[in-house]
Amino acid sequence: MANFKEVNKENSIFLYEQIKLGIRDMIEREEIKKGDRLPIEKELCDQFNASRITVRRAVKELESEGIIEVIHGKGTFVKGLRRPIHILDLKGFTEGLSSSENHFTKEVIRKEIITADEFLMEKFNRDSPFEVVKLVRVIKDDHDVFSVDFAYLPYDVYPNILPKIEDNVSTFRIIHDDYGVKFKNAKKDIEVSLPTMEISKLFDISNSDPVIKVNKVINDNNDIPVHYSEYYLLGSRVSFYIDVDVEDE
Amino acid sequence: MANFKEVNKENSIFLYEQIKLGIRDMIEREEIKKGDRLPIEKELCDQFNASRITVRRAVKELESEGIIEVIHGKGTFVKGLRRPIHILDLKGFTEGLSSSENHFTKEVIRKEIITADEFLMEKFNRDSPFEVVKLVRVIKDDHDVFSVDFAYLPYDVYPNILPKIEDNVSTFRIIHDDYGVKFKNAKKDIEVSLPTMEISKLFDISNSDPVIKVNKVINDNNDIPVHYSEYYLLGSRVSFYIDVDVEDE
DNA sequence: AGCTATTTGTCCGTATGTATT
DNA sequence: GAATACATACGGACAAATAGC
Repeated sequence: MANFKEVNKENSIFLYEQIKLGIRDMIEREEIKKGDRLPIEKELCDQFNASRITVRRAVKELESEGIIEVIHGKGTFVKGLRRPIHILDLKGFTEGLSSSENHFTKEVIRKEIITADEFLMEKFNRDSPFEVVKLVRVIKDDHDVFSVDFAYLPYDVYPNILPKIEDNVSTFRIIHDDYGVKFKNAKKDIEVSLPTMEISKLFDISNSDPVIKVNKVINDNNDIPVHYSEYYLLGSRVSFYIDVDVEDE
Repeated sequence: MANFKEVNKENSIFLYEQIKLGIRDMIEREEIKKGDRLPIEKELCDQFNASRITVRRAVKELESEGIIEVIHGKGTFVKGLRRPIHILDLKGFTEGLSSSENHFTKEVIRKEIITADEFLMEKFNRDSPFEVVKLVRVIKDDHDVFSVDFAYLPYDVYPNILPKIEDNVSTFRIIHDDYGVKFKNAKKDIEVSLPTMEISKLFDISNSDPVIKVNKVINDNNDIPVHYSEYYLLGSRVSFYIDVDVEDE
């Protein structure tokens, strides 16, 4: 039987917070794994020595965090913990994720050459139209869509790149190895919103599941933009972290 | 009358995307201001020379971005653009926001001394209980709650700090000026989720409005944690940005 | 309480272009 | 090439919510 952290009634923390910690702890230690069903509410009540109301509150809050999913009539299932992403690991996409526990697959769902519109002209800091390779890719984590990526590469910087782009290859490696382009700096914008229809379909989520949209422009050694991308992450599946040195005189 | 960007039918971009840009542009240039009502759907159709379905799609997507709000029977209203926050401006709360256009009010809604539980003991890197000042504050932006902040300050580091904490004062200034504590570095964790009941009440939002939760530990010059806070931001009201230097050998 | 006008919400059918089979 | 499906886009009709009288 599942071995939950013991709950202490004398503790000042609310009981439902303690239950949340207990369940989260189980998932962190992989005593319950992704896809597994949690014990039914009755069992949770017994294990935590709490009422059904209290257990349900804990479960509901964990669901709103996105780490478990309650399916009416079926049970409560573990969706998995958030993947920590370092904000400064601005390389890719999969690159920012630790490669050891990497059961990701990268899938190219569209690649085409388009003419830059005003929006892209501004992003690439150019004032006349030019050709751009547009890529749409999804990254899956065990069959679940983890990220959707719209990337734009100026064709004059990367001639004949199209055939090189395949499933499960890193565009950054191609850019670096085949074209000798070196990245100097990047500017990122991160915002949170509800998904558009297009995005909710690609992720196969409901339109009330928050998504994180990251816009990124990468400049080369001459401060010329050589990569623009917009990628989406499932809000419930990631967390960002960063260490900051404070200049406090 | 509102002067929208012209829409070009020959353009390759979808009509609804062009309408989105047109409306967003109006808001960015402050031709329609926060709280104002947008032209009714019929007028938008005329101005963009599009059908109601197309206009409605544009409006709906802008609503899911959070910059406008559609109210049945009343109209569509501008909620305002996102406030850009620099990820490294990890000081406060209001500190990170440009002070020029700052109609923020900071309100202390709870201040008390509690005994640290296991969770706080871990955050402050101590192994025995100690007293902590717990603060709950809200920041309002023109009467709308913009941020909710739970801050924890070890009482032994800041003796008798409680009376100093008032509405619209910066705790960072107190810490720095009155206690001489200098910040060396901070660790931030950012995640996105749907609000718990408590948070949705404080923000006065529905439980399907995404919120951003930031956990921050600040260390002093001796690498001792001297400030821990959890604060929430409305996902639809902020964007984060950062410039990164890439070490690309 | 009506009543009416305004405005958004939902649904219908249709046409067109683009993929996919 | 034909058949199918899908997304964009148009026009119309009615329902539902809001506000003012």
